[in-house]
Amino acid sequence: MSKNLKLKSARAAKDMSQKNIADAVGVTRQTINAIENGDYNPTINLCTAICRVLDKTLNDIFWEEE
Amino acid sequence: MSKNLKLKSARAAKDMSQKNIADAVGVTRQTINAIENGDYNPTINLCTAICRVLDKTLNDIFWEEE
DNA sequence: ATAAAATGTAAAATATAGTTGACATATAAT
DNA sequence: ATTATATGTCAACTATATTTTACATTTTAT
Repeated sequence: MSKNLKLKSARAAKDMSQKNIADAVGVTRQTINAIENGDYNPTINLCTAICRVLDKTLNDIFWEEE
Repeated sequence: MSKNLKLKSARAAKDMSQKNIADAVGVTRQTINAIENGDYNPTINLCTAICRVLDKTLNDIFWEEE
């Protein structure tokens, strides 16, 4: 998997740290870090929670065209 | 979790059975059935694969407004 | 220059996504 | 009526998402 820069930049736009997001959605900082670095494959519920915190949709953060 | 009727209807629109989708994305029929019935929380990679088979996006099938 | 906060990463443990096999019911076709 | 296909569900298993603890490096603030 490749890095999720959309997540990283949406997070920056809200001026939140990985830990801020992690706390807001109820996972650990390492989980957010791993998602940003493309180290794994989160569940849809977690993706949705992250999107809600960032005022984004699934397509905004987790969809790649084609 | 609640039923995923968007998935069910997108599948119907393509005239595919649960098993057809399962084979196309490389999981078992039970997994697709469980997702449609809201029995669990699939990974984003699986959701993405399902969307591609159905010519839909994540927002179409897995996003609920607000 | 130093301290504090943020990030990258790793190993061992736990929770849960996804498999396998099986059976039962419902529809659709012959 | 009977056969075949599609769906719902369950229990036991395996694979992997996520946690916990820990340490190292980078970035930001003082």
